[in-house]
Amino acid sequence: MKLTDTTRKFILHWGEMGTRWGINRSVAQIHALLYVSPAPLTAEEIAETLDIARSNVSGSLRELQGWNLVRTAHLLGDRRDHFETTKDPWTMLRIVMEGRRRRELDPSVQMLRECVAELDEKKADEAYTEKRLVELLELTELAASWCERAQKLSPEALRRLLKLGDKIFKLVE
Amino acid sequence: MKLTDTTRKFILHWGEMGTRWGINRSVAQIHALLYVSPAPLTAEEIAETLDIARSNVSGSLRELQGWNLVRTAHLLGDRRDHFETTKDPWTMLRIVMEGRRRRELDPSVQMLRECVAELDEKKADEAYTEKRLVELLELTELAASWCERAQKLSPEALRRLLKLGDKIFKLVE
DNA sequence: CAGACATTTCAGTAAAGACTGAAAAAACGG
DNA sequence: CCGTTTTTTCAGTCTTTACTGAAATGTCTG
Repeated sequence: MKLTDTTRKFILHWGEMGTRWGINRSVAQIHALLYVSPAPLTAEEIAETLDIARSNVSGSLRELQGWNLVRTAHLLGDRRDHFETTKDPWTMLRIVMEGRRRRELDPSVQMLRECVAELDEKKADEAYTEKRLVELLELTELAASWCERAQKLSPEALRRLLKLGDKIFKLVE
Repeated sequence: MKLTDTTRKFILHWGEMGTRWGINRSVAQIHALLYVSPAPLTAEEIAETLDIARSNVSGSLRELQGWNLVRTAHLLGDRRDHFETTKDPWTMLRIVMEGRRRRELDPSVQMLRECVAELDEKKADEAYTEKRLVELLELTELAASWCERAQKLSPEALRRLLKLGDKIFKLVE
């Protein structure tokens, strides 16, 4: 598979953005490639196209599958795995929010609750710190619940929600 | 400055979360420390408390200032800089969203527009890729505009918005 | 079940990123 | 201005993370 200049530009940028959000560059690049590929690709093709080692592709695909962003497809008469990704950005957003919640928000909520509980017992001169953590806990819990709810929306509903922007913001101004 | 077990736990966790979101661990730890500190701290104090090099603190503080999350405060009779952070999580959220928009969303919007324009000219067999990029562009633009609008809300309004969760989600179901 | 093809594992290597300490620069007071 | 204190810069080092290629494992077919 040969990349055009434009596609290469997209893939490289996506990889770069990945690193800024804590995603491994190769993982993000593979995701970008699959996203614009009209047909599912084999690991071999991915490795050649992006010029990275076959084994690296294997691990990265596994990670993407862990995020539920990539799945295998099979062609009759070919026993190699072919990989494809979700093509709808709204579904992608939903999946990523859910993953982030599970991996980062939920553990943070738990940690903050523990910290608050510990400070509560002491009743010491830590009232200030406790107040800070309680406030942060509120925000973290709300963020987690948004992710959870978004998870349950259809892609179309999520899109409608984001497009409702102006009206929603006026509600609270 | 001596850390209690609970505070240390919070700071370490926050540092860890930072790395998962593409933030340097020391930077996130310093931010966490300032967040729970009742009074502004000098770079020296931060270095001692977290046991990291003075120069590392210097650079990390500069980065936090670049995010507008930290500013200097001065005490009469002391010419050292003292550093403090925003104490309100809602303001923090606003600031972080704005920073992410500027650094990541806006450049991505620009890149996607360029890519779409390039593919448009060709009119070639790249229709599929173009469609994918147009859809992704829509989402990225919407995300950027949400960040922009959130930026303009007061912390209280932003809090109200997030707390409106259930009602908002019902609107689009 | 043998042979071919496909995938994963893993130990070693390479690259990136973070951190340090020494030295330079800047800021301030007398 | 000079000496002192504080901050920043930067080259080198260290740590972590990512990546590779060879070998092992797994899977399918005839």
